[in-house]
Amino acid sequence: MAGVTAPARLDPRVVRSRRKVIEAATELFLRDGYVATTMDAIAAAAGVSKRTVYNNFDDKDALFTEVVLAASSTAEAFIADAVAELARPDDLRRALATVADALARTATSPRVVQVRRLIIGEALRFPVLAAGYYRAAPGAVIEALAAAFAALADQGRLHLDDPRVAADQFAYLVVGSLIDRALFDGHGSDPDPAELRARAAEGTATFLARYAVPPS
Amino acid sequence: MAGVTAPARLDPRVVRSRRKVIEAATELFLRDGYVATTMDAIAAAAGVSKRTVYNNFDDKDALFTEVVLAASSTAEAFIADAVAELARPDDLRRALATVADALARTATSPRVVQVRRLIIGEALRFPVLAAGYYRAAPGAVIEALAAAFAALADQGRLHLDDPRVAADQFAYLVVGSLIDRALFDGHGSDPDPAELRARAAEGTATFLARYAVPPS
DNA sequence: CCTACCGATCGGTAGG
DNA sequence: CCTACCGATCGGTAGG
Repeated sequence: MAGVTAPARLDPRVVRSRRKVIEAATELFLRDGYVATTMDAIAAAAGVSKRTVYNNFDDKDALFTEVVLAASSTAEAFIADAVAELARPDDLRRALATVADALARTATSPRVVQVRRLIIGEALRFPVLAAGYYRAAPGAVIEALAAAFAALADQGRLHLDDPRVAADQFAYLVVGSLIDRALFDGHGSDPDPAELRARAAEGTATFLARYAVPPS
Repeated sequence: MAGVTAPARLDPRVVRSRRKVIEAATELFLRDGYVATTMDAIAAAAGVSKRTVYNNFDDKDALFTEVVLAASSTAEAFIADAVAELARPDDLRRALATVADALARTATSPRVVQVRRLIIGEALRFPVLAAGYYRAAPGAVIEALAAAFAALADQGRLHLDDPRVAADQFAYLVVGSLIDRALFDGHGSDPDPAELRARAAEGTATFLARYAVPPS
């Protein structure tokens, strides 16, 4: 089209090369870590020149930040599902077990585990970024669970004093052990779905042993 | 001295320089990570030549392995104390709370947190080493707790089917949330002792809500 | 044990 | 004329 020039940011070539750089950088940072990933390797994997990488990102730090922030999105989908599941459920135990199972599967997925490894390993180098990821992902999950538990307590369906403590306990009862083992398992063994379900059920049982409203 | 040469391994100069290299390497690996730590920097921090470093360790990987394995010892002290505490206690709840508090303090200590960050961040590069650390530290703690809980169940003081599940739940009820937050907190904020005690007490309460033997 | 040095590669930028 | 992009290379530094 002639006349008024479209903004450079919307040039389809720019959009495409920028996206390819982010995809390549994500793959390499997750696999090799921050220091061992070179800008040359990112450019090569993206199929662009290094100049193009630097046209889109000020420096390596800025590209790393972009990659990590984009990786926080997994938590959002889980939170939306969990909140819906816990809103006035017919069967509370069943709803909690469903949320626990989703949490176990999400938290042990190879992608999420590797994102955690990358950020934890760079927490001293990028403290602000690490804190931001915590707030946007695991922290946001705990907050959402705490809000849901507080609502259930208001409905008289849970008996608890501190929703935050209850949310922490529920989450780490279910996934604490699974996450810890996954983080140290560099061979990336697939978690056994049956074990995930068992841990979800056991965690739910212990949670309800403390917080269920006693039958009156 | 003349005559039969003493084994090089026992030469006090060798012992001393080897120890200085390990100390310097530990400090730098923990602070900067594997890739960003250079052999030159280690030699300089240890006050020896780079040649001396390579006289004691085949390569960077071997030195890293030595440093990480030496860091597994924190768990041993905790395990010995916990096993003693849980052997036929007068007050079970009190004994569990004491173990929980010790676990919370150990797991959130800056040194342990930084060792975890280092190994987790390098789990893909050193999968065997990461698995070895898991087995020797967090895994060994869980095993010790499971054995103690099984003994308490045999004594009729806990009611449980699977000691391993119970041990996982106890440990991560108490420290799961604390460890996760600490790992992502690159600013190294000191954990609040009062919060550690509160989490230990809350975790113990939830654990006993499920596993305490009902008063008959 | 040190100085010196290797093949290679780093993050970032030049000119065209 | 613009934006996007290239081949080539900068000064320094890596593990060994």
